[in-house]
Amino acid sequence: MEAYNPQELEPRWQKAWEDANLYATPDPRESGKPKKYVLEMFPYPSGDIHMGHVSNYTYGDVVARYSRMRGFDVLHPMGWDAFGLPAENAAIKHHSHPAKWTYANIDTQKASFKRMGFSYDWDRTVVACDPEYYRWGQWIFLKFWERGLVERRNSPVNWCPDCKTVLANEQVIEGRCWRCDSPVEKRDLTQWYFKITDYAQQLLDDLDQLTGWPERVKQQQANWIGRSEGAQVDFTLMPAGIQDATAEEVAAAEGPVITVFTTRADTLFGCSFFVLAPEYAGLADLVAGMPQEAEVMAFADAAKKVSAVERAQGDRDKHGVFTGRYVRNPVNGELVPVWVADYVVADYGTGAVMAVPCGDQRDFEFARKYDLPIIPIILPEDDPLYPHLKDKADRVVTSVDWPAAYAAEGILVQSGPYTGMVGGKHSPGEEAVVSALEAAGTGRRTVEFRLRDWLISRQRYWGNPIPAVHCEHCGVVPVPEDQLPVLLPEDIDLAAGETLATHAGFAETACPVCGRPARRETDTMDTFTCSSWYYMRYTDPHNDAAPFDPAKANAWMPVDQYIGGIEHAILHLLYSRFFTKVLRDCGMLDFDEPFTNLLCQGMVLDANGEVMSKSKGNVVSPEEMIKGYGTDAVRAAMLFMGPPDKEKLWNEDGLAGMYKFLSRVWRQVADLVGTAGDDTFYQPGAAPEAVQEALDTLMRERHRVVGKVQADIDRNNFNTAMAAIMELSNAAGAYLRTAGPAERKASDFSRAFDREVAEVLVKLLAPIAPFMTEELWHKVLGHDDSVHVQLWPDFDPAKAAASTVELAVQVNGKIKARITVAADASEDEVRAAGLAAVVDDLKGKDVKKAIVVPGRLVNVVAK
RNA sequence: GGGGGCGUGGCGGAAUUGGCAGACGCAGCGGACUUAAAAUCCGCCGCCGCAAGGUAUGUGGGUUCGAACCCCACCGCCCCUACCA
Repeated sequence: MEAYNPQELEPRWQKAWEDANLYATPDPRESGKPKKYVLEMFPYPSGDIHMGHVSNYTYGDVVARYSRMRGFDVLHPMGWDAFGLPAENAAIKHHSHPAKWTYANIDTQKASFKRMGFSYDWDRTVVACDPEYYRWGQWIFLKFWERGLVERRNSPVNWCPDCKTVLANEQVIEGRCWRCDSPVEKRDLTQWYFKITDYAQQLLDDLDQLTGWPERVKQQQANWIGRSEGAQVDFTLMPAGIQDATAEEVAAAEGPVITVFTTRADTLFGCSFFVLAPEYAGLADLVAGMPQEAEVMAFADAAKKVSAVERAQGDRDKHGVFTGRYVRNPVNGELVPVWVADYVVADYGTGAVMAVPCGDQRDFEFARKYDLPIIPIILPEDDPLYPHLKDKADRVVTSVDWPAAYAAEGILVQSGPYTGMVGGKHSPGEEAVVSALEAAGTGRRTVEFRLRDWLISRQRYWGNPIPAVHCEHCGVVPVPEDQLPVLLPEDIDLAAGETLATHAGFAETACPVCGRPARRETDTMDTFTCSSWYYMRYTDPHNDAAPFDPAKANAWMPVDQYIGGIEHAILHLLYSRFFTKVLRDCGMLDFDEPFTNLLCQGMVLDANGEVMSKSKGNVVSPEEMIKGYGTDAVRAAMLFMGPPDKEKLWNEDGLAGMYKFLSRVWRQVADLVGTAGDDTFYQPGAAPEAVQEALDTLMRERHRVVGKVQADIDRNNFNTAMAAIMELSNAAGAYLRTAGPAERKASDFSRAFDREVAEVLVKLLAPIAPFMTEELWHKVLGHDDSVHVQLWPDFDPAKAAASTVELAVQVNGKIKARITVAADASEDEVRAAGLAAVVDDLKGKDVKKAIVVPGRLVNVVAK
């Protein structure tokens, strides 16, 4: 047997598998086998692959290969998320076309994936910038439009000055662009939206279905959707100068309604001021002609210019200015001064809030700063003020000097008819106030979501064109289905600053409704629209009549195991869930959620726990690692490094150790099989005692380890699966050592069993180290077909059990002795043996009881 | 501020979810083979102790026959989110 030489055998098998089309996808509707759709998030073709790709795709490949061996029909495809800004930037830099850069990188990555031995069905590749794919993205856009889920509207949006495009809310991280980290600006622009908020409740509710998702991802999505139950309360804007009016005049005054959203309607009696966001739409009208007009408008303009980054990082100091106007509080008719302040966000609720400084910390800080009253209307019972205000329905204390607001549950005081009730979020007090408001017509129960509609238009070339036409006569109209795809023009000089909007020819078109000259929409769609449905296209990638055949999609979907980075906890995963629900409502899918089980892999860091980056010069190249140790060792080392969802500190020592382990298995398999001549079966008792014992141990390990590896891979515990395989190898080593070649050859005890162990070892490693095991399977074990089409080895739990077990004997929880008992000994026998083993420790003590934990220990309780 | 998670040898990590803490590996130490080295193989390897033994899962309490695991408080670290009314 030759030495293990991955550099020689790996490329050879890579080619053989490709020639044999070994990983072609079967059709589960024909085979009758259960299906398993194993999917890893498709990569962005930014260059060659890095260690993060190695880890992510190795996990997926192990699951896919293992699932095939377990008898599943497996769909395991790969493609590229190929639209996006980096390609455009590269094109500008190199005076080239984004497609050139993109496809060159795809070729590079594809070659690397093949070298990694990933078992993809390359016939099902989806490339997002291919018109054969993106035309169906446009088609889906039209379906959304038909269903009223597409909207074009003007509002303040996030603008990245560096990427020169708008961004979705989800793409702004701490006030910065998710891609280039530039501070994001607010601009008023007319943009295209997908109305994901129509699905907010479903997206929240259906999280409960996702039992195979990490809790933290579900929690993040729930927080992002941000459901909040509360009430709208109508305040009436009073005519200017109302502050000089009598109480009767105030009560009779009329004016427009300004509605606020609140979760604490119970605190309405403590409302001492009222705040509008600087962006509040009616602000200019509200202060028009007032002495404060100039000051207010100047303040609002300045506040709007404060960047999101400053807001996120700044000192949180709140600023505001009085408008000179008042609103009337619907519960008590009081006049409440209206302020404008920068701590109220424009696009949540109504952009106006009632301020209750005694119950809300933000309002409290603002009141302190501008010397506004802090009316105590809710107190804990142990508050020193409570005895004084208890049962006082009318206001006797107008302001307090607290250190902070009291936001928790408490007893309402100075609150008219609600005095004495329990107040707080979802409290009886809140219920009562909202009911009264509803009866009076000045308020209503409502639910607010934090989730905003998905802004999908981008002012960039390298994306999927929005299929719409602007016609002077017909308005904005969709491009008819039979005119799809709207193709990206290839002749564009991005380096010269050309865009779709300035491109000669692209925008010129005829209105599909009236036929008159019209202008084509020149925005493209967010790349996240491409990644929101690619996994469905894989089920039917060559369909030229529809994005996919629903029958095929429903046969393969949902994805059984999805694997990717945690950075998509909100973005991609939320959008994909949204797309799935809409396509379901279009009648194209018969399930609610696209991804049944989700594995979020942890980052691969360098040996010091630092993120790998070019600037730090600590990037580990997969190619170098493969050159040194072979693909199989790289894959196995990655799996063995730790739990897949945790961070992994890559160090080459571990890789070298794995190479040694694979080499040892290589030799062991040859050693074992070198003695296997005929089909003589293992005969208990036929071997000399020591050999027999080693053989018995090995046989138990063979069964135990198969069960363990299976259970571990089923739970994605690849690291412990790897450890278990090492244990089997260690047992095989001990056996081979005990029974030397001559001894084993001469005896009739176990040649068939030697071979069985060799095959089990090879099969257990096959999903992890596909190349080496294939070589062994053919060259050493003498098979003609591939190890990767074999069934997973069986195991018998009964054969994994030893005839005797060692138990610990504790006295009062401390281990004092060990006993060996028959595995099938009764509880009484075990108890007796345990007590006998610790008689010395029990001298002078009174035995209360002895607890027997079968297979584990005996604990004697004694005083 | 809100939410989630984590804390175990020199290191990566195990512990079937309340039952012998440290599996498996890396590093280290000792040995065999070798003229020598590499490779390979064997043994040791939490801490204190010559040993018997004691003591150990961030700290302090609690529940339990029994706690790395459950509860309370504290300390430390990581991630997400953020003036969301």
